[in-house]
Amino acid sequence: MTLLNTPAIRNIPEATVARLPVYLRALAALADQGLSICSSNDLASAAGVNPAKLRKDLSYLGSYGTRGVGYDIEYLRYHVARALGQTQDWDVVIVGVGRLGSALCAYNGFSSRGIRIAALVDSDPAKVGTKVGGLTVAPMSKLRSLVREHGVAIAVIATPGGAAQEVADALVAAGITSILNFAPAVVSVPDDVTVRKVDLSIELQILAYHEQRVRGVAG
Amino acid sequence: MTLLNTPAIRNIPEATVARLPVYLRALAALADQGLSICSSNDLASAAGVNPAKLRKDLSYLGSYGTRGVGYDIEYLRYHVARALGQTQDWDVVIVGVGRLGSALCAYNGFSSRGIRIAALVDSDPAKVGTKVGGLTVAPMSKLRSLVREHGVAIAVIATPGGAAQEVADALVAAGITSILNFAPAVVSVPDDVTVRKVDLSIELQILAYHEQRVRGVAG
DNA sequence: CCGATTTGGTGCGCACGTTCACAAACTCCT
DNA sequence: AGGAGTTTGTGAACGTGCGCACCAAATCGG
Repeated sequence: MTLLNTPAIRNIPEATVARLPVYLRALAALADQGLSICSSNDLASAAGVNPAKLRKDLSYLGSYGTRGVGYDIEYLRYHVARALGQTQDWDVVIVGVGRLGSALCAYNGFSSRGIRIAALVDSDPAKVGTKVGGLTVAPMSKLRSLVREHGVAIAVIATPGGAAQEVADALVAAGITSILNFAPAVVSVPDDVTVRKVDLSIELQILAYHEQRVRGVAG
Repeated sequence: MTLLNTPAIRNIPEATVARLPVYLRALAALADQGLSICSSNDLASAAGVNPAKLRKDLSYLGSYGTRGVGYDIEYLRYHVARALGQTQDWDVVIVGVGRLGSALCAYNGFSSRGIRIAALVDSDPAKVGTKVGGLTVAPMSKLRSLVREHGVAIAVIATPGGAAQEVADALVAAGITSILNFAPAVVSVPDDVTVRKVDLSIELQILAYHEQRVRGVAG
């Protein structure tokens, strides 16, 4: 009934999931320093969070520390990576090979984190067939077959805002169930599809708001 | 005592501030459709949120709607933009002119949202002096004078992770008080400096986690 | 073998954010 | 003018997440 080796993979709070990759990176940094054991204090400061929050987050995955000692870095790394699903590689398709799409292709921080860029797609005929970062840009019409062929579940939208909804519809039709949207537009998808949105100008606008606040107090 | 024209500019919840730019963009889209009035339902669906949440969010800025009628789009636009500090332009300096930094330079969604890229800085001597998007790349040594000259308060870190902390220290020393960090690293800054972090691979890892969850249920 | 110390795990109270439901206010029609 | 229909604004309930503080377990030293 209860599998001791695969504890509670379920019910990890969303806020915790968002921090797990940070912990993973902090663990990698500590390992690079030659350490093999670390306390929750060490790891928390490397990850920039409260030690209590760190321990509570890790407790959702199971009990992988040793009281009085700390955490075995490699052991914990394995289990955090496992919880995030990094025991396998995830193939990703990028739609839109403009400057941002090209920058994403060239980013070399993906492969070490279980992310593999499997295909590039663009609607511009002038871009189709060109090579970007070792991959040949395919037309939108090939989307469905590419997704099926590589078993792609995750897609990135890096198009202008006006094309985002149309692209999202095509992705859903092709069988994609997770979308990372860089386009400055709200896209609506069925309930069984997850969308995360990253908007560069919104982030700057939020910072500007805070700047304005302190300016207002100052003068 | 109470200025009726500048209501409660203070005490807007953080979650609401993060949504205001989305509302602003939705308002712009509705205006482009030739509309001059919209209900909270219209605006909420354009912004992809719950109507009740939208109304509560807007209520933090003041009462800019008319019961029984809806919101005057241009009037509301002005007041949301004002709350976000878009009555003035904000100069931004980008540190790191790699592929991501270049992509940011070329992004034309900034200028219409009160964001102006004022300067580019890079530590690579081979890049210093080259022109990217109409701006000449300056060396790190010019950072302080550039910040002072343009009155820059907001900076973007688009360097590799290893350089992020060093760059952040230099930015703080130059007088920057808001930082948008794209580098895959945790940077620590004094309490009076705001840092927002955008991490491309973390977003994909979160999506991979959710994919893994549904996969686990399926098989 | 025992106690002092270190360190992970967790229950509980607080604060924040979200949602609901309703009162207030405006328009329109008769 | 007045009532019916809309739509905003907001008080209150609910749920989630965060952080403190305490408990449990393992190590070290004598």
